[in-house]
Amino acid sequence: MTGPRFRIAPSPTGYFHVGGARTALFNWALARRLGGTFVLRIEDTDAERNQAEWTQGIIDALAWIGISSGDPHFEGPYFQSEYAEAHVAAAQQLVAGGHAYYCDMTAADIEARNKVEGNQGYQGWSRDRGLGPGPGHVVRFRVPAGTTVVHDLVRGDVEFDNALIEDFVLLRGNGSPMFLLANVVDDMAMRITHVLRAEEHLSNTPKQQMMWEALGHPSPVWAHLPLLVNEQRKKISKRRDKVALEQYRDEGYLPEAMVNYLMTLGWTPKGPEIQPWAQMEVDFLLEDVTHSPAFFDLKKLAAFNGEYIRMLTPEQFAEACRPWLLADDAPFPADRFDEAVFLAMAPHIQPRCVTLADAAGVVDFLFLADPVVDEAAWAKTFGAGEAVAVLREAVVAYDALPEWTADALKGALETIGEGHGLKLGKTQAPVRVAVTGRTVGPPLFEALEVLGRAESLRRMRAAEATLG
RNA sequence: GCCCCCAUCGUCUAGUGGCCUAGGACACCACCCUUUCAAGGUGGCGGCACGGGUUCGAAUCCCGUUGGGGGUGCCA
Repeated sequence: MTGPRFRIAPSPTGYFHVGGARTALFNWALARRLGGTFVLRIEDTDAERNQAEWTQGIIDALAWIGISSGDPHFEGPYFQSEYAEAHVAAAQQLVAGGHAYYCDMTAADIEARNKVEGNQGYQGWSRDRGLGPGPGHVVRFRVPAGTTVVHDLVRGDVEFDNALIEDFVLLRGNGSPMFLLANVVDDMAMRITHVLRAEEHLSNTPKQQMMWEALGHPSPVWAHLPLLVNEQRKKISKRRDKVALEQYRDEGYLPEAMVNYLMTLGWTPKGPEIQPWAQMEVDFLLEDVTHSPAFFDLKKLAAFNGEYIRMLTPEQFAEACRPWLLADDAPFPADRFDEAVFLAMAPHIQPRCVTLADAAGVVDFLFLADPVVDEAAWAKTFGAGEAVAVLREAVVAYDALPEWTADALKGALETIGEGHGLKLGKTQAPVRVAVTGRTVGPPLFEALEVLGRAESLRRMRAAEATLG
């Protein structure tokens, strides 16, 4: 690959953030379309435990949204921790070139001096003290006078007055590199040409740009994406929001739906909102990215998911639902599940699901030895009018039915309803509750057809017996 | 505090000076369809934050105000 080089640089925190996923998708679209490269770098400088596991988690999460490490445009993962020497070397290079200097002041020293002088922040006090390395000595960047203009592909030129940027720390007192430095050095090492990241990094961009220049490299193309926020309009965070991509996956969201929804946050697909990835990849343009923060709306995500579930063929739907259908906590034992029955009912189940996890609850009565009876539904249905009589007549009629088909079942019940002056909506209720245990569910006659004559009648008779 | 970003229906957005009586989608409401619940169809509700300019003409350009957010660490 010779084209532009993009990157995402997640830290291994144990899950992959939906905001990170959106950023990854924007990078991925561009890397693919422009014949470039998408670099994955794990920023693991602080991570102490389970590094391999967490890294795999990130790779799996990316794969789930279609960013495959097997794709020729994918490169990595690289690990920031493996570049520690380069980070230190870069800091030393900056010191040697006069762009950085050692400082021995602690946070307490700085606070104390500011109290006396009535200042705020670090005032460059050690700039000309000629200090060398030593225990507890940090390396600070010598911010030059003037202004720094960040050319941002989504926001245009953003100007910063260098006088307002303090001489920030590059290397801690223990010699370890700070994020800002490590980030720049890694991007340089990986020959990154385009940095697309969330807007929270915009304020620190002039510092990084100054480092690129001081290190003798032209800075990359910057593009800061609008933040994803919660209903309080604050950036979504693990603390207060559901941000783990894995959690949505586990709850039964389809990756295509998640990808499509994420792409609409800060960008608008050409034509209809529901759009295949291949098309979005072709249409995506940084210039079209919105500037304002976007609310991560679960309701809209759910709507997208329902839309995508309905687009599935019955076979794809069954396949996608399998993990929930056969799970230990499914409403029925795995060995009672019947694929053929599920497949037959699938077209009726799909429009009733928001997530794949919903399916099991919709079809449970088909695979349970006996339906779980909703007491309130039972009482309400059989407490009124001719419900019991209807059920009795239905048992007789169904027992004598020549053909056990949905149409025949419906016809027979309609006839019974007419005898009582009831509409089909009312007439089907007693049968539905007897067979499924509930007043709501998938179309009754289709369900009876797949359940079979023997089992359907057994349940209806059992209900009859209970009713006395 | 200071710096930076942002500002169209509740939400995501279309809109780049006349095509805007501001369009779509989600949500919400009503009706239709109907075998319950969904799905689907039709319709409705609902917005250019405010104040000044510029212009024949402003949602669109400029300034200010207000509001929201982000940053400002020997966190990432």
